[in-house]
Amino acid sequence: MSTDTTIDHRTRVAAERRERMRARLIESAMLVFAEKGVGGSVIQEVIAAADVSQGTFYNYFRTNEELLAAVTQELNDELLRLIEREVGSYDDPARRIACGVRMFLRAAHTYPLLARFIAAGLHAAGPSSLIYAYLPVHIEQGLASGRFRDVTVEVALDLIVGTTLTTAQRFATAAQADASPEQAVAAILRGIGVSRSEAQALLRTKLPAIAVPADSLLERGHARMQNQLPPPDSEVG
Amino acid sequence: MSTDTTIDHRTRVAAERRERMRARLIESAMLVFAEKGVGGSVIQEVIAAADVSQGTFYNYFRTNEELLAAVTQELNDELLRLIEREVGSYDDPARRIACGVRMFLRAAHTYPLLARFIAAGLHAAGPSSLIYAYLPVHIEQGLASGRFRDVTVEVALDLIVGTTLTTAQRFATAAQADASPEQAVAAILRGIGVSRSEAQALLRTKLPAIAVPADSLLERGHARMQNQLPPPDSEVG
Amino acid sequence: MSTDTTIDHRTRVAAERRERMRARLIESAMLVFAEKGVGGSVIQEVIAAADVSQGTFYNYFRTNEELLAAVTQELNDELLRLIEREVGSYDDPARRIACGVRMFLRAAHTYPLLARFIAAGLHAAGPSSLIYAYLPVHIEQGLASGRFRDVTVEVALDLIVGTTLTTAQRFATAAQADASPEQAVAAILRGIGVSRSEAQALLRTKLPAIAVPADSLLERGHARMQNQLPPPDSEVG
Amino acid sequence: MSTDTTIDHRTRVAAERRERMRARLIESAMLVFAEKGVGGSVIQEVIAAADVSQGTFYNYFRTNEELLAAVTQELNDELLRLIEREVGSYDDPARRIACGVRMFLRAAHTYPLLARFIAAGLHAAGPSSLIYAYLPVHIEQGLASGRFRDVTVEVALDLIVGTTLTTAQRFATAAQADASPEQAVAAILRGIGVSRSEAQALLRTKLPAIAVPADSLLERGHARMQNQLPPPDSEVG
DNA sequence: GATGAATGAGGCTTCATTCAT
DNA sequence: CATGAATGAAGCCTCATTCAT
Repeated sequence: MSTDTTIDHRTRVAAERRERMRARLIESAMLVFAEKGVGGSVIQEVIAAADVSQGTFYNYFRTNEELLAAVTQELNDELLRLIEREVGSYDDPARRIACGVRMFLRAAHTYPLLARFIAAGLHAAGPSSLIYAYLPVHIEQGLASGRFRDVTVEVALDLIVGTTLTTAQRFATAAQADASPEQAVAAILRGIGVSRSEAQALLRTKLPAIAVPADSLLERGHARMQNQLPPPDSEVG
Repeated sequence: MSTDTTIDHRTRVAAERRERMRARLIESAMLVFAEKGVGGSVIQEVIAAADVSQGTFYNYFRTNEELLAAVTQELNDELLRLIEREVGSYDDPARRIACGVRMFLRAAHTYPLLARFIAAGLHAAGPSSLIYAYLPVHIEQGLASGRFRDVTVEVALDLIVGTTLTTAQRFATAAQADASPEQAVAAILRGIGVSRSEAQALLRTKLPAIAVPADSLLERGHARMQNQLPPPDSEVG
Repeated sequence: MSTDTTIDHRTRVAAERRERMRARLIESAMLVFAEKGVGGSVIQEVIAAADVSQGTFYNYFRTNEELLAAVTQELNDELLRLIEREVGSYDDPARRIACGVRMFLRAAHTYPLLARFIAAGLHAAGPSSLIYAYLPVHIEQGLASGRFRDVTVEVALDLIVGTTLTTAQRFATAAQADASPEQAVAAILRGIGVSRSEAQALLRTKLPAIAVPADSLLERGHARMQNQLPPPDSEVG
Repeated sequence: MSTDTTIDHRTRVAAERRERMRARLIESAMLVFAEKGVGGSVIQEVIAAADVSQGTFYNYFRTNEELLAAVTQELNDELLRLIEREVGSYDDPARRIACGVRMFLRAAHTYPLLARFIAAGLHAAGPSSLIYAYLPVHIEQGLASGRFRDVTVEVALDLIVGTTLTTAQRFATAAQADASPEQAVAAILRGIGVSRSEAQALLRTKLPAIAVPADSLLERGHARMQNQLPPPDSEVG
């Protein structure tokens, strides 16, 4: 085996290991944030949840905020990209938003971890979130095509985001989990100028099954939360 | 002067002093929370802002949470009672909600301190807030009278509260302060089933001037924030 | 008792307590520096030696360096002022330096703590030391009056300070303590241009007994080092 | 090619590589010590300066102290051996010391790195230094031959070493670099009993040009400090 | 009731050292 | 022999809380 190949191999293996460790820390951090909120002493809990040493943590994240930002972005991006991939092909902006919000709320319902994370740090979904990359485009198209009316982009954003997150929050705290999000979505649609009947019609469309990959952050965190699994890769002697 | 009278006098004076000190601490805490968020090192900042000693603080509040709860409740109650006093006399539940939300958003606009406090601890407005005492009643009446439709009380609550708080948050962060909240209120109304034209009509009603007392928490905090005033009662030698 | 008197009293008592605690910390720090050197983890040892909590330490010194500076200055000032008070009255600059260096070396011999402190942080005696306030004046006067010659102020300073500190260091490390410093002082004097015979003569003058106050830093530290005394003011239950 | 030869060759090449790596680490360490002092976080800086991995470092040095000792000894030995080779041939012990100290101070002046290293860890030049192998011999010979007088070996050592190092230190910190060391050397000579006129005469002798090899530690470190050179042997891809 | 020095648990961060690759 | 991720002991520092005055 040539030296070059060896070095390449080493480099690749090392990079992969690094990536796995980073994912492991982010996964653990998501669980902790969901449980303890975004303030306060997180690092100790995270390293316990990830079963790594203090030093290792600091090889990946320097501060609390850096960690929170990483989790938020990773989680957001993952979910929003999934949703956008589904609804992006629809012609009707109203249908895109209707289905997108429904999918988001369904995810928050399916994965209590997500709902709790939202409830813990509502404002963490800052302007870096992909939501502010995707949503305004849909809104603008809806306004241009006359599907939406009587709102500015800002008002529509506040209405959609505020209502959706507050509803998701309810899933985290409310005792009954029977909440069907369709009513909330209908209200949102009416708010941005869709007629009652059309709003109803949009909600009757079958929602495509959201395909959350088994190795996604959401699934892995969910599995760990449910089963009290140890962190991955941890060899038990 | 009889002994009884003296004791009464003393007791009364002492109680007044206690009340003033408590108000001073809450006022300072509001400023600190608005600036630093609900997490983090609060007490030290609060006692510095109130210019009292550490020990004194603990004569009034036992913990962080107790303090936050006191500020939240005091601020909420004060503002919501003011609003409720105005709108409570209206016959039309839709008008009550329309004007109430407008007044709230106007206050958040007039008092950046309030907007920042909301942005800092959005979730602090927990279920103990008077909002959950007042709003559901109006919603139920609106549903019963047919003013609202196609929503449950929960959906209406999430829509109104989520949108209102998100809009208020925008005031704290957005550069432009031109935000006219009327559009947001119209969208909310449409969302809960009010027709477009009626929503427009409701927003054309003149908003009663909200009468925030000069000695209210909001006014005192606002004045201090603007003028960098020292805490009240501080005698300068 | 009037309020004013009470407040005055309280203030005074508090200030005195603060001063005592500061002295206690500096005293402990001197012992630790002498033993462990000026680098490395000092704070933990100091608080142990002073028998106070970590928090208390940070009420008085923010960093390692601040502490070292305080100890160095306090010790230096104390000793050098004592010496200067004695020799300052002499007419002859050569005698001032001869006796001053002898007194310094005698102190380093009498108080091994001092010698060790010097050995631990030779360079700690930075330019803020009083030595650079007193010595140059004497040197200049000696040059002006013709007592010294063939040297600049800088060269004389380096010769005196370098030789004195190196000799003091020897006391800290050498097994035999018989070192009589007079030979070193004579060599210094010759180096700065005093003739052999006059150097000898200067060393025959009787050295005034240095009067180190019993409550001086040097004496207190010495006593504690010798007797393994606990820190002062510590009440034993 | 015989197997033996191959093995020999491999062994020799390996030994040479080892030696180069060791030199590289020591060179980097010298720069770091000169800049950061002998306390504090050294290893991380050294491996960064040498551009090697953590693990590699521990193939060569086990601890901090081992590294410092290696640098100190290497540097000292190199310089003192150079000086001793020059002055060792002189008959007159006074001339040996006069020229030796002059050469040392000239080196400290030429190589600020050396001056800083001395200033950083003055006491690092412990008793293992070659100075304590060479100097006492010269002093004893000078005393025996009557060139020096009125001093013991210890006093002469303290005077010479203390003054020389303090003067060298001045080069590291003083703004003006004009310092001509000859005055200091004259003062040292007078201190150990050489007459004024002879001291002057000794300083008028031309100083042999010190021949610091281009591949010496001092030269390599100096070059790197001046030119911000990367460590040697680093292949750039 | 007010004060502020003292406390110490608890979190944060570094860095020398190890070890599998 | 080189690499660099992982380790965890050890230090640093803050800050909520207590308590003698």
